[in-house]
Amino acid sequence: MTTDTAPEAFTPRSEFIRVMQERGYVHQCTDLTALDAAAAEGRFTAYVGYDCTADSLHIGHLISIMMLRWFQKTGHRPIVLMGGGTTKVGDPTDKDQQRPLLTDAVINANLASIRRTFSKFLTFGDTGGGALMVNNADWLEKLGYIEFLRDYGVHFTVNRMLAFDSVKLRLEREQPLSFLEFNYMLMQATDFLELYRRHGCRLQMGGSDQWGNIINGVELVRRVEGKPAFGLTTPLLTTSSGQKMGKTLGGAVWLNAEKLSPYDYWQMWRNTEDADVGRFLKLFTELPLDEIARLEALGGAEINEAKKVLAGEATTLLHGREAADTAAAAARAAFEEGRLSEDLPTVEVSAADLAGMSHTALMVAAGFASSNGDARRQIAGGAFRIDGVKVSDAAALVALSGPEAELRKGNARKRLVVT
RNA sequence: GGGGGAAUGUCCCGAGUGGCAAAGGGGGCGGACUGUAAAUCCGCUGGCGUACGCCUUCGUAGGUUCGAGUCCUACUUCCCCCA
Repeated sequence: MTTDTAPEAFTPRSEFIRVMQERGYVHQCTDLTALDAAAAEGRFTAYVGYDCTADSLHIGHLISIMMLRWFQKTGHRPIVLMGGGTTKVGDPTDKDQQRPLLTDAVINANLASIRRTFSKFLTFGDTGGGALMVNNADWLEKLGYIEFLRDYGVHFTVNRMLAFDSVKLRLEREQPLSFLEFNYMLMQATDFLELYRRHGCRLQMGGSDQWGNIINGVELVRRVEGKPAFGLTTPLLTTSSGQKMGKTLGGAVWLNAEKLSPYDYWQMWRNTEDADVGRFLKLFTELPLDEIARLEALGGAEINEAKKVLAGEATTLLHGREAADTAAAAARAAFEEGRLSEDLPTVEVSAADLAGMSHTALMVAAGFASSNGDARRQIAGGAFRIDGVKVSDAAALVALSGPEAELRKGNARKRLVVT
């Protein structure tokens, strides 16, 4: 098995691979040269798989979504594979424990919700380069056990399966790996084969943690169909200081607007570390590379301009230009001009409620604290401001000077209270 | 089948002699410094109450004790050794 690791000296012929390389999407590829040649010949089909464990995708998925988007933009046909079937089994990769098994109803609801996000990045359609969304429950659930073993099981040796990191890790850490989970890689491999048969799909892409799973699919297509198939992975996304992305918001960075407002999404990008700006501009915007090079070169505080461009472009892709502009305007007013902005996320409190409300309660209502105790501790630490004035007495009643006021937690988190 | 270990603050790792809301890390949040950055230093990191306080937490269920994460019994899951 060939496992090139992002070869440096290589000039791609296909636009797709060229873009992938230039913008930093390539981590590993089964055979980059051959994939490039194949992609240069004409329309190609590739897929990325997503599970349905949550009702929204998060920032960790974004890199592969962008990859599919570029794939389509460069003339190819992307397939979004929803793991309605595999979600019922659970990927053992990088997990200590078995995932809770979800019901059909939940999986289907999640699937519908996730579909809306994809429609912002891809153009779906049955013709030519139109993107497809398919659910592997469609074929996995029909599979009989004997049939499965005979048709697919013969192609996998346990010897090799045991060598995969996802399995090895569990065994080394002496953590249980159920037989159910052990089968996950077989199921994922059959997905590739099925997509090859149904849609002529010859490439699976994904995060570097999926490498093992992807390899299995590639091998299966090669063995059963005797046709070349490819795998391509992206680097794991971390910030320069080694943190998970989006830590500033304390929690997952969701892509659904109902779970994370466009304003907060914009802020997340705005707070990118200096060292990450160039890399993120390449991965998460579609700005030309020379423009990115210019922005990246900005020194000192000027790099903040580049961060605003990053925030604007990334937010536009997900939530649209209007939402991005509104978020930018809100941030400008609140942070740079120091005035009240109507466009900040708001917290509504009735006048009657506000009359007897303590600072503690207001902070909880604003979503700045998870409990009264948390709010008191935060206030003791000087974290909470109303119209720029630090709140010192947790128990004191809230006294606003007008019908609206700006709430602030820490340096960067702002909300508007409206009575 | 027999013998020996292990499960801790619902983010993770991890100490714990019968008086424990429970050491220490990591992570997260906040303060200072800055540029809504990083690095650094400092503080906080179960719930309720203004407060002496009350409640809920150490795999599950019982028991001993004034008092149990700590002792006993059964069960669950995992690891190791023997067969």
